[in-house]
Amino acid sequence: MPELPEVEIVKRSLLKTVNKAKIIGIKVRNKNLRYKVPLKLLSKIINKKILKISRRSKYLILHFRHALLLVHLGMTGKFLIIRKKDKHIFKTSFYYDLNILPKHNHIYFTLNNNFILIYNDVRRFGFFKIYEKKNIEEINFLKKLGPEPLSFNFNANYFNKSLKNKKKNIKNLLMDQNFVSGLGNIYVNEALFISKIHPLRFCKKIKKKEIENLLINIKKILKNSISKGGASIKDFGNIEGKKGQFQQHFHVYGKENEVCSRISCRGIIKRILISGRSSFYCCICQR
DNA sequence: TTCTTTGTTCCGGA
DNA sequence: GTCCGGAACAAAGA
Repeated sequence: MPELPEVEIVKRSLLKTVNKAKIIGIKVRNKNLRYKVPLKLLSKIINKKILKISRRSKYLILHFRHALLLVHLGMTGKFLIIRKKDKHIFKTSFYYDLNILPKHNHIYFTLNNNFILIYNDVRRFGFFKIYEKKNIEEINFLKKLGPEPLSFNFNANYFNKSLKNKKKNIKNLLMDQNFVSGLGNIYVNEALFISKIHPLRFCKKIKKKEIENLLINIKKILKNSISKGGASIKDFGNIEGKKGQFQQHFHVYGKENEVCSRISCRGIIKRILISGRSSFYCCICQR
């Protein structure tokens, strides 16, 4: 489940391997992703050079002359990069060990630098969109997004101001991409645990001090995860097929009925649904 | 067969 | 009009 840190890792891997390369061929084996892959538009980036690769929230953006390729990895989307001469790699146990099956390879990009970039997506909730001669700010998927959580714009002043008229709970606020963009279920659960805030607390009732602390913790957790190569629970493998290490650092996510990891706390981790999403918290130290 | 997982959109109620 | 949350949707595996 790629959230901001995982997408950032993918972006960095792509920068190292395919940035500045020219796409010389595209083969779509299955166009039925979250949205139909736009075959006609996709053909417009053939023989074009990847000029730049950027990330906004959980979206990847590949920049071409007169075109932008917007990619969302959904739940299980991943990029694999292999050398052309290593095509046989899918017959080896290497990818099977990482739980990457070639039958879920949906799109192949052949590049002029001897690499093949493969989009693999088990659940097929990811998507590709092409925009011609469009400013990034005009892209529907991006224009309503809130600030990047690691940016200066996501600060205590903004946070407190946004809280004032909110009637919802803190978990739903952090999940709202129009408030802050890039956090998903895992990092929201973890940040609230570290900050000792119950996920159902109403925004308005959270003290300024707690907000400042939460803000710092969100940034800390994201940076830490990026430095560890991202999380890789079940579905996320980074581009070279290695797994990130951050999942070893989860405190509450997926830990229902386990004892709280805080040394002095004997609380049990509870799981409840909030807006239909699994939410994990310690029944003692999160208030 | 049912449940789970994600982000987004749509819709009804407050 | 705005805010909020529930439902639906996409697909596949346990």
